[in-house]
Amino acid sequence: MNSRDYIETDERKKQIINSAISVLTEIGYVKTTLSKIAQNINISTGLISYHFSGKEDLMQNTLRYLVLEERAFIQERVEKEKSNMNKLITYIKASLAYQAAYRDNNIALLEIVFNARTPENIPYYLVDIDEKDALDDLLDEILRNGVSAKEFVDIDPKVIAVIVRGAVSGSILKTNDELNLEAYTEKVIKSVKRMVN
Amino acid sequence: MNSRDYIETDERKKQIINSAISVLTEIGYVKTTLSKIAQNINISTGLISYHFSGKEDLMQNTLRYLVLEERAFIQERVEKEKSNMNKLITYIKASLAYQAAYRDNNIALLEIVFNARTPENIPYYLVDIDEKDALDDLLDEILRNGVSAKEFVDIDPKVIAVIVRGAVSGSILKTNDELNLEAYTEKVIKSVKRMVN
Amino acid sequence: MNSRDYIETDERKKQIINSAISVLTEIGYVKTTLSKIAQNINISTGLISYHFSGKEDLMQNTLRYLVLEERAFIQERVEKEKSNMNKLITYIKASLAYQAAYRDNNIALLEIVFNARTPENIPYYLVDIDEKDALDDLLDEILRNGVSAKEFVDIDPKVIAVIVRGAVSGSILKTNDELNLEAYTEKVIKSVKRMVN
Amino acid sequence: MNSRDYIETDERKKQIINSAISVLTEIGYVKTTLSKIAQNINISTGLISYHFSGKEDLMQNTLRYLVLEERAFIQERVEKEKSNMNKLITYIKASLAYQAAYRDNNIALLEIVFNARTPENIPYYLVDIDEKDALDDLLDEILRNGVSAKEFVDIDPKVIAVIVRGAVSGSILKTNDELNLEAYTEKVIKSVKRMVN
DNA sequence: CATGAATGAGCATTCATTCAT
DNA sequence: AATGAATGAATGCTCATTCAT
Repeated sequence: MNSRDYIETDERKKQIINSAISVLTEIGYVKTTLSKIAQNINISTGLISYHFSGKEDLMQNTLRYLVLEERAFIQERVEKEKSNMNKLITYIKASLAYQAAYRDNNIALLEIVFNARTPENIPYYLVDIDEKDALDDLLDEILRNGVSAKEFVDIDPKVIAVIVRGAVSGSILKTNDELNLEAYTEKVIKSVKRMVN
Repeated sequence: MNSRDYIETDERKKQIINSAISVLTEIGYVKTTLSKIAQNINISTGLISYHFSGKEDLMQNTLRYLVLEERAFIQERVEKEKSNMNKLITYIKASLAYQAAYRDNNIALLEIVFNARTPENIPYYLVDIDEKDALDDLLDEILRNGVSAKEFVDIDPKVIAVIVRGAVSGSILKTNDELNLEAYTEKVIKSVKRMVN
Repeated sequence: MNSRDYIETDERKKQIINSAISVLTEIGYVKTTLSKIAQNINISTGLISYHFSGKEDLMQNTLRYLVLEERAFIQERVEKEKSNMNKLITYIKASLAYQAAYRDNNIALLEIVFNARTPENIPYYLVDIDEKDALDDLLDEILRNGVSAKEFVDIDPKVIAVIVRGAVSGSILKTNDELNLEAYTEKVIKSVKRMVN
Repeated sequence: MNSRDYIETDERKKQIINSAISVLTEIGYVKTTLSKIAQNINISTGLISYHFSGKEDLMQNTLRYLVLEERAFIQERVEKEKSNMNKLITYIKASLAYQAAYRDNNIALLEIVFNARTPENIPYYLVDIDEKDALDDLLDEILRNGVSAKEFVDIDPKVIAVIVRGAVSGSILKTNDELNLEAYTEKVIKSVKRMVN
């Protein structure tokens, strides 16, 4: 950048968040520094401090962005379905499809969730924070409604939710070569059906 | 420590690893430093460098210790069972019991797995490393044997393994107040039974 | 420094190099540290790292600066002379005069040359590096030309060069009180004349 | 060393000094540490501290050893000669021969002389110390006697001594491939003869 | 809005030295 | 005479943040 390029705050913030995502994915939270995020898009480190109140603030905003993206992707598909069973199946399909299609986003999200901590020093992965819960809420609702409507057998929605979320998260760690995505998706759905039917 | 306390290498190493676990649990990987680990047990930072070749080496040894502890706990209980179904049930029970009983160990393990990287910069959570796989192997074996012996229906052991591991890991994030351990255990077992029967 | 003093990069770099020279002269290479160089001019250690990529880089830049200073001083005087004999005499005079006038520079240069090593771990004093050879080249040329032009007897320029450089370097070690500079200069010139005539 | 080997102080000291020489030659003064010197001969670092009062003391003893070795070599040859001219020629021949034959010793000596400092912080290369002057004294004497006996023309012995010493030291830096030792020796002797005749 | 010079705290690591055994 | 556990100070370096321009 030889002649200074001034761009609007909102756009600059998005640009910085995207840079953060790509740096997080590439080198991980520990080695991610503000100056690397800045270099990556040819801006000065100071500019990040100008737009975000600190590293923590940037990470929180990045996390929020990532969760909203993922939720939008899944929710859009789930809402098209009528029955709770189809919603549940679609939830699983969409979740796994998202993980495969936006792998970088998921890595970045993991890096933040398992590293960032609240000001009170509680890790994000142990605390209920708005940024994280959007997806759990959606699943919880499907399961609760399914049980109420007797579409599902009498299961504890919370427990099933944990299991389903685990099956989804687990895929990231394994769906390289060991597990083929489509086959994995089918098998998970089959197993989940057995649990709720 | 004004007058020096000399203890044997092996004992000192264990002491340092235990200090690392408690510091990791308390403040997380990012903020964990050698000097904090040292202060925690009133030794000099240099002594850690004397016993471990560096921070990475200490973290790797800590991870190995944690995994071996957990596996010993679970394996001991699983081996007492005869049928693969009982082994599976016991695996789940023991896993959840361990997570509840040694919460610090599990937090520390998570902190390392989601932060440490191989020299080639690949995160531990994406790569197969000896330190990590001991537990997956045990579960895989139970499931494979169960399928071979027709104790379980024709499921893909790898997929079920991911689901079960997910249900176990997920408990850490939720079994505070929301989920009661014993109830959670029962419900997970019930659901898993439905999947494999 | 309570209120920050901002100065331009080039000036700051010169300032740091000069501080390095004075610290090297005072306490020697081994004890010279970045923080002492920084304290000496009331700046933070980090600022040195900001301007130079590391201690090695600073030392190399300091060496280059010292050699260029010395060569400029000598070359300026040598170039005014026509005959190779007068050039040779002037080379010796100027070299010895420089050593006396800028003693600190010469001590600093010695400290670097006899301590710094290439990345392949070869000492500067055993290897041909651009930073060092500028002065040798000048002398070599005078001697070669003098032999070609039959101004000098048939000597090996390389050997005479080593002897002359030795006589110059040796002066640093002795011209305190034992040897008076002017007398020493005259005597060296007389002896060198005998060698080349 | 599994079973402790006790050896006598004097022999142990020699062994440590020889280890110091080889380590100094290989990695240079700056990177030479007591533990590397110890490892090199499979003893503990503490043992060096037991035999020498500190790093400085070890370096001083190593320097003394090196200078005495060199002087013995040269003196032995010089003493066989009768005339001062032959003594001078032999001095040069022996000096250069020694440098070629015991290159490691000379590198180590340079490393110490240009790095070690007296407790008053004066570099060895700027100060008159017994350890160093033995060789200068020998040369001075030859030159003084030669002048007194009218074997040499009326030169200043001190100045010629500096030049001769410079020609010798300079050889270390150049006699790799550029300068062939024997040819170099002949040429230096020829030039020195012209100076004193 | 944007830069980049500057700070200061903190970190992993190295090292000479001490000392109980 | 010899070891090796242990210290504590020091070092080069990194980094989030500040701020004059």
